[in-house]
Amino acid sequence: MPDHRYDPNDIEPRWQRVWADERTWEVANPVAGQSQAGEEPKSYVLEMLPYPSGEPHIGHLKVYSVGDAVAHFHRRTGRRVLHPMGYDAFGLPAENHAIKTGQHPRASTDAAIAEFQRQFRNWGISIDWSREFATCDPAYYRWTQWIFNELYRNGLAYRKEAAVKWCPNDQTVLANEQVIDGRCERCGFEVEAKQLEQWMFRITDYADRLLDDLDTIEWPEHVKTMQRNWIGRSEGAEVVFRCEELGIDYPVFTTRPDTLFGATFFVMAPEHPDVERLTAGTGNEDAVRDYVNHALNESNELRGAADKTKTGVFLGRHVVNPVNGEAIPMYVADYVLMEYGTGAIMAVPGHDERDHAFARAFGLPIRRVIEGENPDGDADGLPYAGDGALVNSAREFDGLPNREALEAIVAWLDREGKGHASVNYRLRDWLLSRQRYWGCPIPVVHCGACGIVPVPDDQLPVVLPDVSDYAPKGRSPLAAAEDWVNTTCPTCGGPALRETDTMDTFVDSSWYFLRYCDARNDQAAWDPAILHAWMPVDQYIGGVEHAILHLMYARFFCKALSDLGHIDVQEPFARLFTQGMITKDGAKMSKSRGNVVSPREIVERYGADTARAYILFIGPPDQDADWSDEGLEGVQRFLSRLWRLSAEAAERGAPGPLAGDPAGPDLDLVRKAHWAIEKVTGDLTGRFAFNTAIAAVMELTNEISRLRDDAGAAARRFALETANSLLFPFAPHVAADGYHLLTGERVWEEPWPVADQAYLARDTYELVCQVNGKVRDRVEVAADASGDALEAAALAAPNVVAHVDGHEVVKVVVVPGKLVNVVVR
RNA sequence: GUCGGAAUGGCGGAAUUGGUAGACGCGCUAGGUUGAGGGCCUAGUGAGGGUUUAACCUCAUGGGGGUUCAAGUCCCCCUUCCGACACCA
Repeated sequence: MPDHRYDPNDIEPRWQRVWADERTWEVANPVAGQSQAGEEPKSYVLEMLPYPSGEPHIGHLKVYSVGDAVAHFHRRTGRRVLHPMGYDAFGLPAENHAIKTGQHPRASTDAAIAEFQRQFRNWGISIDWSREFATCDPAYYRWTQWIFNELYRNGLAYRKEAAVKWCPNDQTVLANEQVIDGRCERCGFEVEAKQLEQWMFRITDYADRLLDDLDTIEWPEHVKTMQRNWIGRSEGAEVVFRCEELGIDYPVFTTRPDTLFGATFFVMAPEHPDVERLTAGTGNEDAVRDYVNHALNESNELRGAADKTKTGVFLGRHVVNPVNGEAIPMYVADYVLMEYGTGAIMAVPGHDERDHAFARAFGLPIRRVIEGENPDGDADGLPYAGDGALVNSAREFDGLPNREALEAIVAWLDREGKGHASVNYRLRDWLLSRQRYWGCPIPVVHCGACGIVPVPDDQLPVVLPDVSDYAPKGRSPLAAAEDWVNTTCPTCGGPALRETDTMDTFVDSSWYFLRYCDARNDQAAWDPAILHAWMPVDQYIGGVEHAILHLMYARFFCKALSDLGHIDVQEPFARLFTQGMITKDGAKMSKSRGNVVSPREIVERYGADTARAYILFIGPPDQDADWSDEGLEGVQRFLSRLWRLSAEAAERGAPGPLAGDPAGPDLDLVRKAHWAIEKVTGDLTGRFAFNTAIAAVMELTNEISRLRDDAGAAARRFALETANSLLFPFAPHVAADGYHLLTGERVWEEPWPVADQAYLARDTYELVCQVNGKVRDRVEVAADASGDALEAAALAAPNVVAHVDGHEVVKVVVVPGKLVNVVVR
């Protein structure tokens, strides 16, 4: 027998070439007018698109190993699978690299994309490459701009002055994630707040639908919870407090209108536009101005510290509490946020912890208006946030349970025109402007005569111009491209200036899954009929770090585009799977820690099959897992053994077909094969139990190896074919090779094996015999034995007899197929 | 602080519905093959007790209570770790 050595460096490129040459994983789109009837059901399997930077890391290997296993399983169980790939190619890292080196971001991005492609092909991921694109391709962002126009035309994109984070040294606006501890991540300067006109998407219009439709999708519960918290719907009331001195009404939002009689002061956010005007002429101007300036310059982290002592300044004005006519003092304090509610609150120190702390610091009155226990034993038991009957309120409300009082008070406010029931959200509109170069240009011109004019659809794309200097200078680097900036107004033909801000890269990734469906369409973003055929994504897979932003934005786009009649799905991702992180030595991999595992090195050394199968075998894919080279080698041993067994069997030539009724070792082996089919199929059907599925193939392989000399050639060959067939989704090259050696066939063209129930059923089984819940014996019984027979068999088992002896049998519990429990006293 | 998730041998993990705890892999031990090493093959491997070998017994799923004939699994309390949000009125 010649030496059979498993050599992934031979096997893997060979099959990769076949798949590339034959374009095995490409799927055609449905053709208009042709009936879809009788066709196999579709399955759209998608992993979150990668941001190409440098080369892929181990997290990429994991997400695509998981997705590819799903895609292969779906294909072989009779579905038409769309499994595309692209690149989220606009973004800051490439731009920062350009600032440092002067290299065009396009160049470094293209280089990274080429490396990602090369490695994805080396990993043998079954991608439909005919649909590939990068979000920085003009042929793609042309349609990003079209979507922007559609949203703008329908009032879902608008301009608004908004506070942004500004680095005074780099002279640029920063993204939130570029601000670390209130400082610019690049130069360390303290970040300032700055008011700028910014483009926004009106995602808040969709708050309720984004919340309600979570019930219609199969996502991990914790991701839904995070989205619900992020949307932050709270029910309450808007109550109007009037400043008589200036004749201005100030509505506030409260979830506790039942505590309205306990409001003893009123607080505004430092950003509130009326602060200055309110203070004018009170003598408090300087103190208030100092406080506001200080508050505005303080970092969010510092300002938001929960244990921070309350600060604030009296505005010198009063507002009237609408329920009792009481004039209460107005303060400005940084614990009130301009972004939430109306930027002003009624303060109820008796029943709100924060208001209580403020009142204590400023010596303001604290009034109890809800009865309640005093669990902390504080002198007055305040603040008390629980339920109870109203006290110290109006006669008509005192004594009412507070939840009833809440409704009664809101009804009263409504009648008096001083307030109404109201719903408030934590979710804010999506600020999409970035004063950055490497992003999708916002397709708008500013015309002196016509104002803001979107670039007409037939003039798209607005192509990102080349510039020589990417360094930020207080405005977008695009402003320096004068030939580009100076243009004519599409409406009046007069001179106009292009918008120089670019879009947040989350815009690019909010619709890429739609483009995959019809990626080469140059007449439209997509053909609605084709989109209808593929959407929604049946299985979306990615990191939980995108649980909020990306997934919320994509859902919003879907709903908006659906309202505008462009698509007919409400939710983009019917099922979501979030994979856990791979750590090394218990810690997140990072260059600074020096614990990075490079997929390229691993694949070069062990082969893609070993790397992929190991990552799936290491543990449940939704959990974090620690990388171990020893574990990796264990998986390679397994692949190597299965391949060697396959090669040896193939060499011996084809045996005859499996005899009708295998017996002895043949039967054992055939049974084990059917058991493995059942197990792997179950583990992949609606579950992601790759680790136990691979373990089942290992068990089958162990059995083949164990019975190598006892079982007949036909049974062995059947078991080997089955093992390779089942292994294919996890280690496609070696499984394809083993299967081909054995059968001459292509395993990916074979239907998924189906377990023969006749081989799963056993004539007898081992009955567990317990006495008082403890296992005392095991006896072999007939599969169809009656309950009485099982009870008799158990009571006759030697070690049961020994334990029952001298006791009275009180009860016998019989669970057919499992056990008998004899209860004795 | 609030909301989630988790805790099982020396290690990663399995146990899908309350029904044999520890599948599979790593590691380790012994033996075989080999000039040696590696590789490969075989057997063993939760802890403790027990016998000549067996049998067998006790304990064991972070800790404590409970429900049940039966609990890793269900309920209550506690500890630890991880994640998200964090003055959201």
